[in-house]
Amino acid sequence: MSNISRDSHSDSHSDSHLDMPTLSPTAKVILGFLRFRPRSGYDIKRSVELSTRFFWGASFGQIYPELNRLERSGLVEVEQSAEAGRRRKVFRLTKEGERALDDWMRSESDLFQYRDEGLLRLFFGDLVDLEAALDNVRRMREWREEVVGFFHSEIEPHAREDAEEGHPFPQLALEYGIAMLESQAAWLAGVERELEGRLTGR
Amino acid sequence: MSNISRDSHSDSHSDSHLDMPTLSPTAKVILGFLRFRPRSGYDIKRSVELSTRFFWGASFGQIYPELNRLERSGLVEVEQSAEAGRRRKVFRLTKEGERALDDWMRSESDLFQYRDEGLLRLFFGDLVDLEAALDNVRRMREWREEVVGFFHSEIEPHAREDAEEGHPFPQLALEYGIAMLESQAAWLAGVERELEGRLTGR
DNA sequence: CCTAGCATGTAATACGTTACATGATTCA
DNA sequence: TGAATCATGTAACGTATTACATGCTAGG
Repeated sequence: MSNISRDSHSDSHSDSHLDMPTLSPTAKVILGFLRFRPRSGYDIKRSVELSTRFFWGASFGQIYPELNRLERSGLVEVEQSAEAGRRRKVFRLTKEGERALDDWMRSESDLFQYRDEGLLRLFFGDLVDLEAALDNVRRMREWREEVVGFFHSEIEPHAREDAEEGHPFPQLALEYGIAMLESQAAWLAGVERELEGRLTGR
Repeated sequence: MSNISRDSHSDSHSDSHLDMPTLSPTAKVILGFLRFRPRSGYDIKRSVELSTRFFWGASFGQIYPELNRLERSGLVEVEQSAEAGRRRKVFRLTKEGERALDDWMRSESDLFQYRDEGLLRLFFGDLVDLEAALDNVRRMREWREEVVGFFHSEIEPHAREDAEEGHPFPQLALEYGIAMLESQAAWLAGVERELEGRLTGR
C-alpha cells in the first residue's frame, strides 16, 4: 500500500513459476504497450503521454533503463535495431514477457496513490481567512475543468481510434477519468457556493 | 507537476521574502498540524494516519528527519524535551514557520498525483479475457466500498470532533474523499453490469 | 512479567523527475 | 541553415517505504 491500499497481498493464486521477480511500476506499463505491438522506448513514452499518464506516468529516465533490465531478464527482446542513421531499438515481448504480463493482469496487486496539494490546503482551511480558502477551492475546480477539456480534445480522439480498432478498454479508462474529475468539479462548485454564502454575510 | 498538473508556477504573488527554500511535501503537513497545537513527531504521525493519509501520507522515516531539518532552518523549535524517562520532543512553530506555512497556504503550488494499478489493468483490459477484466473491475469497486466504510467508522468521528471544536475544514476534506470514492464505486458498478451483460450472451 | 503502545531515530532500497549529453533527420 | 522532432541514454537529486535498532512505560 502507499496511501491506503494494501499491495500485492497473498500472491498465492498460482504456482506458475516460483519467485517471479515482481515487475516494477514502469515495467507494467511497458509490457502492456508492447503486447499490442512492438515499440521503441520513444514510442512507449509517446503512448504513455497520450493515454496513461494521468494515472500511470513514465519518464525517459525510467523507460530506457527499464527496457534494458527487461531485456537482460528475458521479458523483452530487440526486434530491429538501426545503429546506422537514426539509432533506434524496437522491442517486442518474449514468451516469458507475455507470461509475466498475463500474471500481473490477473494478480490482485493494487497500488493506489492519491496525493492532492489542493485538498491538503482545503484540509487546513481553518488556518487562513475564508477568501484564501475559497480561492484554493476555486483553483481546484478550475484545474479539473481544464483537464477534462484537455481529455476531450487531446486524449479522446486517440481513445476512439483504439476503440474502432477493436480495443474499447482505453476509452473506458478515459471515461473513468472524466467521470472522476467532473464529479470532483461539481462537488467543489458546491463548496464554493457554500463558502461564498458565508462570505457575503450569510 | 507529476501526472498532469503543473507545480508551483509563477510564485510571483508576493515579494515577502526572496528565495524561501520551498517546503518539502512532508514539511507542509508537519507545519499545518503544528499550527493547531504543538506536537511530537509521534503525535504528527498519529494525526496523519487519522486524517490526511489518504491524500497526503508521511512515514516516520520522513517525519523525524524533516522535523530536525525544520528546526535547523528555524521554522520549528522544541517546546519541551523530556530526555529523562520517556524521551519526547514536542515541537511548535516559530514566527518564521508560521510565515512559511501561510505563504504556502496562499500559494498556487498544486501537486496532483494519481496512480491506480486497477485502472491501468482496466486500460489494458483488451489483453485478457472478459472474466479477468470483470474480476478486476469488481475488486476496484469493492475496495472503494471498503474504504468508504473505513472512513465512516474510523475517520468520521475525529472529523466531527474537529468540527465541534470550530475546525470544519477537515470534515470537508473527508466528505470530498467519500464523494470521490462513492462516485467511482457507482461508475465501476455500471461497468460491471455492462461487462456481465456481454459475458452472459449479450 | 510481558505485551502493547509510546517514542526517536538510521540505513537500505526503490522510485521518480529533471537536467544534461549526444547525435540524426526532416522540413521550412 | 536552423529549428523541431526523433532517439537513446546517464547523473544528480528528491522523495518515499520498509526494516531495523533502541529503550521506556502502563496495564493486565
